[in-house]
Amino acid sequence: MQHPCTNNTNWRTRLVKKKATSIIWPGTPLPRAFFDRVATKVAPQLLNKVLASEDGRAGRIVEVEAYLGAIDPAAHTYRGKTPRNAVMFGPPGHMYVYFTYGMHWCANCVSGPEGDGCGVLIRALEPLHGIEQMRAARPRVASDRDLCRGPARLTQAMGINGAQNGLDLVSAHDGFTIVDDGMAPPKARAGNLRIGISVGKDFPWRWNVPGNRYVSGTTAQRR
DNA sequence: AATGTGATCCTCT
DNA sequence: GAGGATCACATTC
Repeated sequence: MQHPCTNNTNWRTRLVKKKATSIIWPGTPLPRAFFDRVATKVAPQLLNKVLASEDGRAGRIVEVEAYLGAIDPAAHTYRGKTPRNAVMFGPPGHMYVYFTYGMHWCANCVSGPEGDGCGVLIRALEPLHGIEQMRAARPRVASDRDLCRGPARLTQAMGINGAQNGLDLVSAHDGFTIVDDGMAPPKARAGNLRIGISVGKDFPWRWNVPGNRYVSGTTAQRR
């Protein structure tokens, strides 16, 4: 059966209804215009920003990957709009959450003009706040280093799943948002090759915070 | 640190 | 019906 939140026509009306009290982490919400640029420009600028939940969990974004719609064979949107990827074709600044490998959820923020199907996959967070809740959400993990070190790990730690598909990360009224707490992105540097894909491997569209111990992948993949 | 394997089910062809 | 924007654990170096 199709997950209700991936239903093309209903995804907007099926969002979490509860009114946000406040997003705990202090910082400035990113403006809509921040996301309204090509994903390869947005992605590295997203490093060192903070993904925060209204329930108190928050983590600094230390690794991202860009996916560029119609020109990118590794993008879910490469072959056009489907119920699953509909959110990515929607307005920038929303969260596209997908299910993969039969058991994992991953989160992107839609970036670029509406209709282009582009986005940025959040690949790793440095836990900042609500760490006890993250541990509770991932009871089998021994080291705090592994709480959010990987795209499916961080969604589990933050409590993100299909129910959050389509949330508006800009409004700060949907329970999750991305804020700027004053830390600048790392100095510009060339992107790494992307991980975990079978096509489109040649595009250097993965960026991380150099030297940060919460970045995913092997040493060779981190550089 | 690198490699191999099993888990598990949705999505589109 | 095939494969996937992955993780956890075991093994080996």
